[in-house]
Amino acid sequence: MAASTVSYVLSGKRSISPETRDRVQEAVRVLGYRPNASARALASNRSNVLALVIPLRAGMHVPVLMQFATAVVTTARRYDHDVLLLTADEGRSGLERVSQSALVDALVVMDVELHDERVPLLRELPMPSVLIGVPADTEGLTCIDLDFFAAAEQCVDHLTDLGHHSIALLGTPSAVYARQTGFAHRTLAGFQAAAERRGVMGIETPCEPTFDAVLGTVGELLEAHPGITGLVVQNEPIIGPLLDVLRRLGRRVPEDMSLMAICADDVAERQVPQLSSVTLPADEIGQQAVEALIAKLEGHRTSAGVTLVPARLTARASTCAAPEAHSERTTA
Amino acid sequence: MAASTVSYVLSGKRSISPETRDRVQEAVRVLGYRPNASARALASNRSNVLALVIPLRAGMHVPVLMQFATAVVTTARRYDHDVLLLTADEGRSGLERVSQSALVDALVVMDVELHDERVPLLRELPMPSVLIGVPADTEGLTCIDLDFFAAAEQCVDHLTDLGHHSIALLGTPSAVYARQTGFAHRTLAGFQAAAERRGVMGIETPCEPTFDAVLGTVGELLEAHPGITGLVVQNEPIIGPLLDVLRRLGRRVPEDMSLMAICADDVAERQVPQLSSVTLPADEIGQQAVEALIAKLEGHRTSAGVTLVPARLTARASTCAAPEAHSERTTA
DNA sequence: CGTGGCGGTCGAAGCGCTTCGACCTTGTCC
DNA sequence: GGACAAGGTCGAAGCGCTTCGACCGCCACG
Repeated sequence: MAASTVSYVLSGKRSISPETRDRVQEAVRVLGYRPNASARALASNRSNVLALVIPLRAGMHVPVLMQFATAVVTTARRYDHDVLLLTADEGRSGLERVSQSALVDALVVMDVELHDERVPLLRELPMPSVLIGVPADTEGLTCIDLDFFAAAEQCVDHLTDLGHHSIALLGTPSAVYARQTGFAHRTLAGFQAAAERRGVMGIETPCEPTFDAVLGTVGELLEAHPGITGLVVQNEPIIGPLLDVLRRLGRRVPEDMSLMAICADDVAERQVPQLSSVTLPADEIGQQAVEALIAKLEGHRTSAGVTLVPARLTARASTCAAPEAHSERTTA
Repeated sequence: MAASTVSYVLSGKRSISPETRDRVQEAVRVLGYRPNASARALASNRSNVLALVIPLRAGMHVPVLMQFATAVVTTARRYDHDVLLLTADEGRSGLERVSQSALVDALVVMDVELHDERVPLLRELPMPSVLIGVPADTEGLTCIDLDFFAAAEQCVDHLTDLGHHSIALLGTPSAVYARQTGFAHRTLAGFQAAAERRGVMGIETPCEPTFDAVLGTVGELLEAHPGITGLVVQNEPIIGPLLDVLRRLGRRVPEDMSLMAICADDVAERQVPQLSSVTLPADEIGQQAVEALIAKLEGHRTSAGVTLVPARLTARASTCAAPEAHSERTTA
């Protein structure tokens, strides 16, 4: 029994007679044989490892990042790959290191800025990569993300349909805008476009993730624009505090203030009242990212370019008809 | 110039003349040469990769886990290692896979239960490992964790010193106790021991991380034991809601209710009022874990066994003398 | 019955490094 | 001045796999 035969049994790259295959598999089982990953990688020029780049930047909400990461790892395992974790602004040099040393076969890059310094590098590297997020110039890149523009539009449309004509976007911390993070910008653009299209007043403000900041931001917002009756939130950690702040300010949700969130469904459903939301399907996005990478690795000349996961809105208990509309109806 | 010479320059395992060294380094720089990781691993029997096992179990607070993970990655990089991410209860089989295939050199295992099924496996694996957390039987293991027993004791002592004699531990979600997670159990034990030693009444209750659960749990707690004036919280995500609940229940912090947390310092300082706390130094623990692993890899016959990071209490604005003591003092 | 083709197996040649022992040079000491 | 040691460098032998081309025996067809 030649070593090569065993190799072919394990990889399935050549046809093997059933008897031989069984004999090999039995022996593998009995001996508890595991191919040496380095030898395999050296000979085959494939490490079966993906790099996952998570820059832990200020203002990013960790549980969401972790949800992406988990989806990436889980999916990678399904395609027989492992995941190397890159963080902490090793940034460019980290990418160069792991790719040029052939430690990994491909890269998943998260938390992408509009003008991300890593993007030019990704174009040069002799290695497939997928971005979770969309930079300004997507030439030659494969990107996947939620369609945040549409997400914001749908929120505005939903509120406008309910009769609200003065609504605000309570966005991410300002640091996230400052560094021009893609998803925050696209949400903002969608919000503005939809507000204009529908002819409603749209105010935007960033918001830091502390109780006091929420209290201050929302307080000022409602003082400056008392007519606001609809809120769109893209900022998971402030959701809890926000509900408290509104309560404290005497605004009932949804009677006095309709509230929409762009967040994971379980987060929306965990609140009281349950929030109408556009879902952020981290699982789905992480999975698709890995699948796109695997396809690239297998040489499928498929779908480069940007894949935007369609926004899906679920109306729950935190939105209702605008107060004016409501009172009109009751007085009618 | 022999390849071996280059290898010796890069590894420093043999002395090289300064001229040769410079010449090699210059060439490496100019050519942008990077050693192939697989070839290196195959020849040297060292992959320079550590596995980090993060089972994302119910009730674990993700940001804290991520803080550990970041510390591990950062420290690993300082020792020229990378980190492979293992999650999603690949559990035992994942450990076997990466170690037997020599994908990694060593293992960091987080979120350890008292009777963790992975522990026997770790003893058998031909590969060093470090646990972040402490199981019941530590024979042959290297563990590192905060001294949660002492942490709880210090909280009780601090409150008792302030004159509180009826205090409660608001613990982790019950799922965490149910699976006998080490840190939760040791905190509980420390709390009970200290309460007994100091002769104060100590009540414990788990708490789920939702606003309603906090409201319910704390409501029932204070109804059943109205005399409680001190609270110890080991459950990061409920800290925000808890402050709101206490406000809603008309208990001022710290005047009516002293509050201690076991959590990261930045979390304690971000609250209003800032919380007296025993710090959970995830950075330090993650770093020490990696350093212990590296030491093992280098064959230092050092410190097996359990390393408990001493608990450090910082008094901030959320604790003060017990109401009775206070009134006694003011009436005196 | 002879021949061509094909499915199945094998041997050997690397993959790109590390490491060992050998070798050469130079300096040092008697 | 010669022998020896130490310091530097080199060549070759692997590390454990994958993969290529060759080979062998079998069946089907002419």
